[in-house]
Amino acid sequence: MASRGVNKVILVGNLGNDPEIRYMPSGGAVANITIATSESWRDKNTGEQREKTEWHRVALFGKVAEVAGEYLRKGSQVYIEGQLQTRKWQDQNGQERYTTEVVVQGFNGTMQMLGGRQGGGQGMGAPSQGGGQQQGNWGQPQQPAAQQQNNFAPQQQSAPQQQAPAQQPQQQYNEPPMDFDDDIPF
Amino acid sequence: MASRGVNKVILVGNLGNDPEIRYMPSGGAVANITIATSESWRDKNTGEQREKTEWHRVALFGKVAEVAGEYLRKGSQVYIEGQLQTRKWQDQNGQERYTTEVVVQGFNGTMQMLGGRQGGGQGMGAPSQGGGQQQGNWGQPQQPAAQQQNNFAPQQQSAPQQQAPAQQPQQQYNEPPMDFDDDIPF
Amino acid sequence: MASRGVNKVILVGNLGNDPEIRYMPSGGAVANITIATSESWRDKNTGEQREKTEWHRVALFGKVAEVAGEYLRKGSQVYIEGQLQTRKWQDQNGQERYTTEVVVQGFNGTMQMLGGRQGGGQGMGAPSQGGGQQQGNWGQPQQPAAQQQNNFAPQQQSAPQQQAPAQQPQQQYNEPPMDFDDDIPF
Amino acid sequence: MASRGVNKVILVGNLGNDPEIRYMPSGGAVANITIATSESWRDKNTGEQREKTEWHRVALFGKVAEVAGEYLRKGSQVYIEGQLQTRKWQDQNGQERYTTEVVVQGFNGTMQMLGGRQGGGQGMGAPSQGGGQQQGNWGQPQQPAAQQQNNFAPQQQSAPQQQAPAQQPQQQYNEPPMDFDDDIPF
DNA sequence: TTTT
DNA sequence: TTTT
Repeated sequence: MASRGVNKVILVGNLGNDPEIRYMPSGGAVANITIATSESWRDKNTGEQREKTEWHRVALFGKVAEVAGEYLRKGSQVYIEGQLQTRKWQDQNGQERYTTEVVVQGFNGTMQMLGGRQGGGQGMGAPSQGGGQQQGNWGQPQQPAAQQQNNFAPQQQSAPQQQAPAQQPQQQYNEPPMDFDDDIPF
Repeated sequence: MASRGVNKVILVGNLGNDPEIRYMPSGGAVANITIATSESWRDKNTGEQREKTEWHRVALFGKVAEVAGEYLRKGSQVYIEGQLQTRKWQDQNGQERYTTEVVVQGFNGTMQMLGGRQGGGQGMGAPSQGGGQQQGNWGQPQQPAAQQQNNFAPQQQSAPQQQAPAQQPQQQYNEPPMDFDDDIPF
Repeated sequence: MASRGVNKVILVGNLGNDPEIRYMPSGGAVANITIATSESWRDKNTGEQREKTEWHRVALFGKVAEVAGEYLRKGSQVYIEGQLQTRKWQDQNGQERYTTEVVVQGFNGTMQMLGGRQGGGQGMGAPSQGGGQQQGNWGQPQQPAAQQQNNFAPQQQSAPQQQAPAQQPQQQYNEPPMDFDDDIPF
Repeated sequence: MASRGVNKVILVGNLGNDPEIRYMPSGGAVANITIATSESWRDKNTGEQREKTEWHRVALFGKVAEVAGEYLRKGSQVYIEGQLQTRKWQDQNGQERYTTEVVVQGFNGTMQMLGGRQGGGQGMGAPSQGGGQQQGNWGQPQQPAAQQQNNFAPQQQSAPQQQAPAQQPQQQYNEPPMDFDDDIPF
């Protein structure tokens, strides 16, 4: 029990897409979201305004994944606290690849929806909000946004949560990496 | 100027190797280190103690890189505050690859050496640390640990630092991705 | 269940004194420590080096309080993650007073001892730490440092921990404010 | 230059009142705001839902203070990153008192407005939004919200900012503590 | 590859 | 009151 070291990530940004929800054989939910953070500055040489957006891959597990699936949408602004985790996987050519994600799981992380009642995903990294009369980025619980058909395990999660390994169902699956959205560069 | 969103990483861990120092054409220093954080827990099924170590790739720029090169060594314990950044590069087969790093640069991050030489502990009657052999993982400034021969730009760093683009020398180089150590899996 | 908003404090510093340990009627441990963080800078006008130390009052509850009592001592370096909490109390003149503390409790916080016994530094040829006298600010578990005689509840703690109210024994006591050390200015 | 230790506070919450803006003799702006964070949980004994709100006093300096004065209003949701600082002052009876604040200053902190375009301060700790047709908690820059007549220095700020003492105008004034709002308990 |  |  316990952990040695600190591994903490804090993000505030907007979702680039609706969450993708999957369920593990154990029944536990997993939500994958991508979050944009950006910085803007005036270029010292050209004098023009510039902006750079960083995209973060976030994986939420358990209860917080269910909440994400119900309430978060493309453009939603969120606060994320989680841990860095790098997964190894094999691409179609059998080559080893690595993907780094922010994992929100158990007591090791948290997710907070921000800006309740705000209208739209015009922010930062969020393009137009497909769909006509949609008012906000959350509100009433809805049908899961991007529920997947396949129920295989999305990510191997063999680490415990900090301070409370016992209460947290461990994921023990080692499935191939899922398909990612093509419009976000990873 | 300014930034929209929050992108922050906080790590406390130990270096897996001596820092690798490089210099950009501009003369700015870059230090690459890998930091281990770990968690241990008792397996619910087998009852045995388990441990998982996460390795983090950290890139420090400028003054903080020089300090890292002088004082940090394999095994050194550090506090790191930086930002997540994912770089795209091409592997030898021309395939796109992505690497995520924690970037410490300008006012957007900080590095603190931990546990060095503080051994005092007067509350317990611990003796002063005077004595011959080197005590900790740092002490006197030294020769750079792992200075590289090649001086080309190691990472593209086109983003500004938060709130202070002007004071921070921007790296404007777009060099090919540097060779990474082959013995570190990312 | 759940929380709205984020309330997080991160400290790395050294203890100004041995921890003070108390026990609540429920048997739960409470540790009070003070942590120093400091900044130094060169005065723009006089050109001289200046330093300012900030002292933080930290209250730890439960298991983490027991660990603090066993292993931490005056001078120990620690990483603290907790929440800000302001308590109201009456001074001897019946005047309302407020004290702000960093509370570490349940899954809402963590404490990490830093720099202990890690002295390895194989990268520099540093020798092993074997040797007689106590080396650092912690080592073997010991007798509680500053155990108090009075066992009444030290602080009212009516807030739940984030995300896990059920697993964490709540302190339900509303005792008069404890006597604070007179030699610490808050 | 530099700092020893880490002193960091991260808050996400809503303003309890409009910001109070003051200007120092040097012309630098200071904004004082109070931020609510809250937690709710189900009482284990009574089974009823309970909630506890924590109020945080935040002082912003310089440019970020001006932005706060222009855009933040009672009910606004913000992300705050700053440092803990405890000030000593004398009450009307000549007694020493201490007030702990979160200080956002220079490169040592940041403020992010959240939920752009959202309508109203109904959140958490924010009562009704006085004033008829007001749409959001920010939008167009406006007249400073609660500009003070007196221009004396609000808080002594003798500490430097981390890593950049030179660029930051130091406040050198030691004025009496300002009056606080009576409707927020400190 | 670190550390305990 | 700590630490460097």
